[in-house]
Amino acid sequence: MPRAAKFDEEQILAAAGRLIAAHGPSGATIAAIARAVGAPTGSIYHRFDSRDVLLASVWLRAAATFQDSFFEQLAGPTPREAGLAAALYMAQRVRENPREARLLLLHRREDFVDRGWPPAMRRRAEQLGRQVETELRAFSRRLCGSEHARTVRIVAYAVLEAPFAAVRRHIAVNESPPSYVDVLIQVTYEAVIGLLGI
Amino acid sequence: MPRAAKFDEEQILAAAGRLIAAHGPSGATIAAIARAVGAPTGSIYHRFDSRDVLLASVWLRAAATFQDSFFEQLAGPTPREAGLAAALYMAQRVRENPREARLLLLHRREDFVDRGWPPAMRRRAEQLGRQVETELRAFSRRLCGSEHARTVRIVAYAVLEAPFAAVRRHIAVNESPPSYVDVLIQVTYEAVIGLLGI
DNA sequence: GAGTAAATAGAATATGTGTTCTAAATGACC
DNA sequence: GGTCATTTAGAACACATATTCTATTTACTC
Repeated sequence: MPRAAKFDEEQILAAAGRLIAAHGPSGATIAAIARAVGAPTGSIYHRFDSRDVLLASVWLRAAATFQDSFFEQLAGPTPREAGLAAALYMAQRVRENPREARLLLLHRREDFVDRGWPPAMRRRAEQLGRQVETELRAFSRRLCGSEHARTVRIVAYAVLEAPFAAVRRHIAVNESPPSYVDVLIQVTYEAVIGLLGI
Repeated sequence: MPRAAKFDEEQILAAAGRLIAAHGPSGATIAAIARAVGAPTGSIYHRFDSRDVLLASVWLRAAATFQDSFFEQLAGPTPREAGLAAALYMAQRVRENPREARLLLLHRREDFVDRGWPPAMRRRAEQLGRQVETELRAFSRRLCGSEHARTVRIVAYAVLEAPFAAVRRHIAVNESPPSYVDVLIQVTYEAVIGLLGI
């Protein structure tokens, strides 16, 4: 009975994602999103309750996708190799999906939403945050038998924060990370994991 | 002859800096700044031509101050030690001046200004950017005799980006970086500089 | 082809925020 | 005390942007 849909959620989320990658969250105005999709502003509201919900959805989808792949690497059979694979995967993922990288790595979660996250989505975001902590703790235990907070932070530096530091500038200037960043990531990983005395 | 000033530039810049450190650039609205200083909005415009000029001033002042101190470390007598001193200085500076750290490290330059930087201040910002490149190149030459782009990027990772990665999370949750981040910074520095074969 | 539910369309509205404008207050100097 | 430049004061204005509202269109069913 209904009229055929001309703009679906997927299209709108994708357009918003492109705008955010190009101009940051503040560039993803309802008007800009509507223009990018070729729809009037009202049609955006037919799919999403508010701009906050829309942008939160964009962030959540990207974060969940990235995290799933990343932690899949980290769960590989031999911990020490899995950690290195995950660290290197960060650079690889940035090369393969620069738009997602700009979206996730150039802005913080709280930059996405103006008035505070809608409750349901905030819960989902907290859940994703907990996943990070949980997976890092599990990896830390597998790697060196400790879940001490300091140990987990050190491990997080080796697999997440240092790799991010190595690619950050390239993301910012919108170019693919050159191959020597892999060397930086690996050298940092080996040196830092060496600290844990395995 | 004139009436005594009740609000000076310094006060206003400081208030804006506090607001940005606490809530990000978008939290530093003219109304919020005026409230923080105890002035009506008109008085802000008596000192600054526009909000863009005001926020740009805040960023420029903080960036110049930080860079001067950082590159002073980097210019120390023996390059290899100077590089380590500079890398560690990043963490120390964050401990001593967390507000400045949040201001500079949690947001990018372009997040500060809405409509584009006023020309004069953009030139100043570009000048600061060039200072970074120039000083890093000079340091790279002193350290290993090369100014090759790749070498400079590796050096930048060792003295700037990795140290930043080590403190980032602590800045974000507003706590002082614990002492083990110094270890992470040092270990990364040694390992990465070792790559250059000195 | 009439009925109808869903979707598009875009004008109208609301609101937050940067900016301007005019009046009043202040303090130094004659 | 009058004069004057500067500053405070805050209301008024402009503008961008999110949101709402009321048609209108569309495609499917009977």
